[in-house]
Amino acid sequence: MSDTSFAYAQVRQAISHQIVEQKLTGSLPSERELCAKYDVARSTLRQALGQLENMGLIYRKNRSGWYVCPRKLKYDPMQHTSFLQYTTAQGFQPSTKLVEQKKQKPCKEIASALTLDGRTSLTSILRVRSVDGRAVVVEELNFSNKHLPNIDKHDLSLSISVLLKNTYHHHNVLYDISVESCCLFNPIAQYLNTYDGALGLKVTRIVRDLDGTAFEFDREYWRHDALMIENKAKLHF
Amino acid sequence: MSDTSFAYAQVRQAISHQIVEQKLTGSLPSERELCAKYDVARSTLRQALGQLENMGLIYRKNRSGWYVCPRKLKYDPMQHTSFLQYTTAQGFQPSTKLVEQKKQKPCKEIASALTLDGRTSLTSILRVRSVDGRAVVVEELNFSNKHLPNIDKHDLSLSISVLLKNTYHHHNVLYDISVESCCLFNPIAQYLNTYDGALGLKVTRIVRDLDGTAFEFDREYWRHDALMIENKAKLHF
DNA sequence: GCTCAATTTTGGTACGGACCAAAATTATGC
DNA sequence: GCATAATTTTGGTCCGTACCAAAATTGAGC
Repeated sequence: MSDTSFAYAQVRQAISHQIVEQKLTGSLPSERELCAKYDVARSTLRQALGQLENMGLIYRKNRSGWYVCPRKLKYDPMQHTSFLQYTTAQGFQPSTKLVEQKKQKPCKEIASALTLDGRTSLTSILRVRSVDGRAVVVEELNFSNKHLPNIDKHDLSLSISVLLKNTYHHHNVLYDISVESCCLFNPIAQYLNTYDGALGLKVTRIVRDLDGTAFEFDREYWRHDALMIENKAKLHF
Repeated sequence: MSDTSFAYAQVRQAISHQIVEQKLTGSLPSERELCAKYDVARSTLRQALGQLENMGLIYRKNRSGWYVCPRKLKYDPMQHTSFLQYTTAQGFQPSTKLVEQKKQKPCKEIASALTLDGRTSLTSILRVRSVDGRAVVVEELNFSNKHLPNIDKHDLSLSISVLLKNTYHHHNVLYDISVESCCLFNPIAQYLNTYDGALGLKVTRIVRDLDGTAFEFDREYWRHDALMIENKAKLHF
């Protein structure tokens, strides 16, 4: 399947085997132990561990150790099922923590996407969502005050889709989603208990009403190893 | 925005600045030159370059050097526009190379997804697609011979959607797509002119007819830095 | 000018050592 | 028992060196 000519590839292979065969669960032995076991230098071992991390097989807790990744969460950004709903349906214990709420001016990207000038204000919230006690995504939600009057007066720690539906009567909306590979930097990396420069997946969402007027701009920063994006659609050639 | 306390973060910051300001285009100076410029060891420099690579800002050609990434291709796996079409629409020069075509038995995953037993045969093709001369994705397409009789008798280097439409009259199909972060190993890494263990994005597609019967199973291995997934949908709460 | 061999440059792999900060553990004092 | 302090373990950062294979460049010969 893959190269085994190099030391790091052999170590990677050996550990990945143990993980997929479930002979290795929970935490890995310390790096120095693994160095001794596979008879490689620490830098070589860390090269192997880094690739296993990229594969989504293991992750690290800062200065504590390496751990086998739990199974990935399946997530459909196009579906409007709530986080609570789709996580519990997959047998996870979800939790959400509202980190920050503020009213601010839009950045360039948001102003352009929501066709706002620089003076219009946004209501922004930042929240961290976890499954089984492991932080997996940082969400930054931005609502246009112009299109959603007094949105900042509501309790945004509750369900936002309910708020949009009941208060603003947005029953039908258009979604523009984009997904790309990214790096997670501080402070976002810290919220996810990972390191500055860790690998992530960035999901961007623009929400519009049926006229095409955009009123919400979201950025989601996911742990790359926590997420599998799924999507079903009917196609017409 | 991000940590600058460490040497590798400072180097990363400095180079990323130069790139986004377009003061650095084409190829980067050699690693040893950069070491001298930023006064760091080569391992530290390579840590910074690795993160810039994860950010999708730079990539490497084997033993040749580091290069600034071209802009990303926008791709909607749910849309059935052809590769030719959406690449040229974005100003890229696409090309496709059929690497291999064979008739084989399905692996476990495919047999399960297409609800085939181990004896049913698949017609599989492997192709590499490039934009502007840069290989960006390896596609492995698997067609069920049972559901698409004599598919192996056709020229599969031509447009497959046209074939499905005209010969097999599949005008409406269902798509199950999944996207996740992955590692690219040989031989796929080699087709993409990258290294064993490089970062990638894996797109899996199951195609069904309107009865829900699956007849095609595809795996796409993308360079992580070449791709931005985009998707539009109409939602109903 | 062109071809092909020799040379240099380049990144890729691998080693070893060193120091640090934070986490985890152990020992201490009450 | 329990909170607290001291100690050990752990990964995180950083350095320097060495050697190799492949790519890129240079040089020799025609």
